[in-house]
Amino acid sequence: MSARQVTLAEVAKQAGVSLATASRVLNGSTRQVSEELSDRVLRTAEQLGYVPNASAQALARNSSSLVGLVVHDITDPYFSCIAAGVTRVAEEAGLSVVLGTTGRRPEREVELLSTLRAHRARAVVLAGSRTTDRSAQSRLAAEIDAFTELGGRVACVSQAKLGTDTVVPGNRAGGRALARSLAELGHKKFAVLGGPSDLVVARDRLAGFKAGLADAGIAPPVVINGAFTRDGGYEAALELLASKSRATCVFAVTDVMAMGAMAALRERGVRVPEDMSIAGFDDIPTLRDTVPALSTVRLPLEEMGEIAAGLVLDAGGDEPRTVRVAGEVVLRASTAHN
Amino acid sequence: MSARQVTLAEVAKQAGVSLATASRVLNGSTRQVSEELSDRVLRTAEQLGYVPNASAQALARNSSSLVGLVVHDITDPYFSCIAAGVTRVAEEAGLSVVLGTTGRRPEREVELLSTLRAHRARAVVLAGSRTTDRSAQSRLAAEIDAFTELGGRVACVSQAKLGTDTVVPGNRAGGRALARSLAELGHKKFAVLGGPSDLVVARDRLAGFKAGLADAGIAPPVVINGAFTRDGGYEAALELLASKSRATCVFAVTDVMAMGAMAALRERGVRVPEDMSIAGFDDIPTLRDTVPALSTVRLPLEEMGEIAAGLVLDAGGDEPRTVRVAGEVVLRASTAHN
DNA sequence: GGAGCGCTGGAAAGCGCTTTCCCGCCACGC
DNA sequence: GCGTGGCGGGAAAGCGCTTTCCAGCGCTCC
Repeated sequence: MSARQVTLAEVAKQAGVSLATASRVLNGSTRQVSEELSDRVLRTAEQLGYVPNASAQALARNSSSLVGLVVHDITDPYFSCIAAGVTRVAEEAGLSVVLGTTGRRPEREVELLSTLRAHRARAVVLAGSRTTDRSAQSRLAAEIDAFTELGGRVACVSQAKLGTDTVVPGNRAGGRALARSLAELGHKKFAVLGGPSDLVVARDRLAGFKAGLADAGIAPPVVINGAFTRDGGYEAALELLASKSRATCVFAVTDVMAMGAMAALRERGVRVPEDMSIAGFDDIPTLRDTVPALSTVRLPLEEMGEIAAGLVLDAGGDEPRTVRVAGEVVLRASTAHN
Repeated sequence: MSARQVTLAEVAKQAGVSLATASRVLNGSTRQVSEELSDRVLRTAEQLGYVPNASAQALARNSSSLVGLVVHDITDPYFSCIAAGVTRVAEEAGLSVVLGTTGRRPEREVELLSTLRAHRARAVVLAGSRTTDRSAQSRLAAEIDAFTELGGRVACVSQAKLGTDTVVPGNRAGGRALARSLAELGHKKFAVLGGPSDLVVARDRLAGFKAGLADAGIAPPVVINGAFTRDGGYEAALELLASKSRATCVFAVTDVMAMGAMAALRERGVRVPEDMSIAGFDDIPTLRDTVPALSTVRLPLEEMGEIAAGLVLDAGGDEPRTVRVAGEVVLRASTAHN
């Protein structure tokens, strides 16, 4: 069992060349090696089934081939889509993605970053949404600094004032545009299932939505906060119904929450969209086949992951770059005229 | 920029102890260190912001803290659920998960395994379903051997005759039980959207389903093959409709395919379940709120991921272990009496 | 009282690779 | 003919850590 690994030294010896030459052949250094030796090395490597030891390489080169990806919950389609984009780009660049999940605990994010630093990951994409908790923010910022000090790059998806490269979805603008579109359908009274009040993404979408309503001269919506999950949407919707609100249209700040909300409405005999219109945000691909089809703001999630990975992988200048990604309002069957 | 990292040597020097002592303090070796020195080391490490270099540790210890996870498509909820289970267990064990996606290309699986071998990952979970392609299988088997030779462990989720630890979902049994349940609803003519004909998972579910129908004395179903995706289900359903089959009940071998199929039926004005009953397989959590609610065979996907990670992480004997996981038929609104 | 033992601390030899530095060789220009 | 420079090859010095081995110390036990 556990046969000793084949080392470069063995390959070199077997091929009758020095360690240096073997190394040069097997990893395209700047130095030339004569075709004869090169061939011999390649052949013996092949024959012995040589695979370089990534740890040793990382150590010697002082840079690894790892890219970090930190998400809250890989089960959430929002994150899995972003993850798909990130992994595609990373794998094309010959890098390996190490996936960390925080379960929405900010301190976990810091831990993961520290682990990634230990691995000397060359870059990290932080896909989780930020909170407004100052102390968590500052600890995270400190970790990010430590990470970049070591020469690693960091990019965030979603709003983040952390001095890193960032992919910023148009949360505010999207919320606003959505509100206007819904107002055009004739709705006058709105409710928002707003997620946790300390989550930047949720706040932005809500703020945008409010602004959009204001644009249309409509009174501010009832806002019900809750968890940023399917169950959060479900609970919030129940609460809304219990509150006897007169709203005819509900905006859930994510599609996933909207799904939960629709389930709650259905259980209570509230028809969508006849009795209540409902809209979400994200346009999760997996959820596009639901009935009634969900009105939402489409975000190119996979592309966002690709962009983030792109930012973080090509060195770029020192200036933190920001790429804005627009959301597009998509009205479907879950919202009706009023 | 890129301030040199803090090394163990610096910590040791600063604390006025030897490298050996510092190392022993900072990673719980078997050796005792006096409280005084230990404290001093801990304090200076803290103060300097020391983070061990994982590559160096891996090299010196000849074992890394990486666990591989190979899936076809992280966007597919089937895989993201399994991934959640694997990452949870791995992170609890203090290990990092490196995620690889194959895009359903068998050769990519081999590449990823080789990369993982380069990283000396201590274990790998292969979550993608196997094909019946002999040559791909044998190349994969060779890679797996090479990997285990180095002392790494491998576990597969789903059927696999590769001599590794395996988590085997009850695909056959589940398909069979589902067929019986549907037969009890009074259906006499069935169709199956069977996925790719060379995918073991798909074949098993289909075979089980056929057996179940046979148990109930019902004629074999029409089988339409297609891609193992939402679109595959959509296309297959269209094909089914075009074929003028008399089937009153369709079994799609995955929930995701069933979603696609339902979309196709809806577009063609076929009502579910009034005109056509439909059932899936997996019971994807994200899809549970769809209307009509999908009848399916529930698999504890996250738990399967946890089990696989568990198998692969606790050393175990040499005997490849197999854990069987039963599917449970869940009849919901998408299937009606006939 | 000395041999033997257990215990703590340090020196140093690796782990497998990259890369610098040096050496010998050849082609070239004066 | 000799200095120069370029080029292909090898020796060896690390990269940051772990771990073996040894030294020294304070005990206990004949």
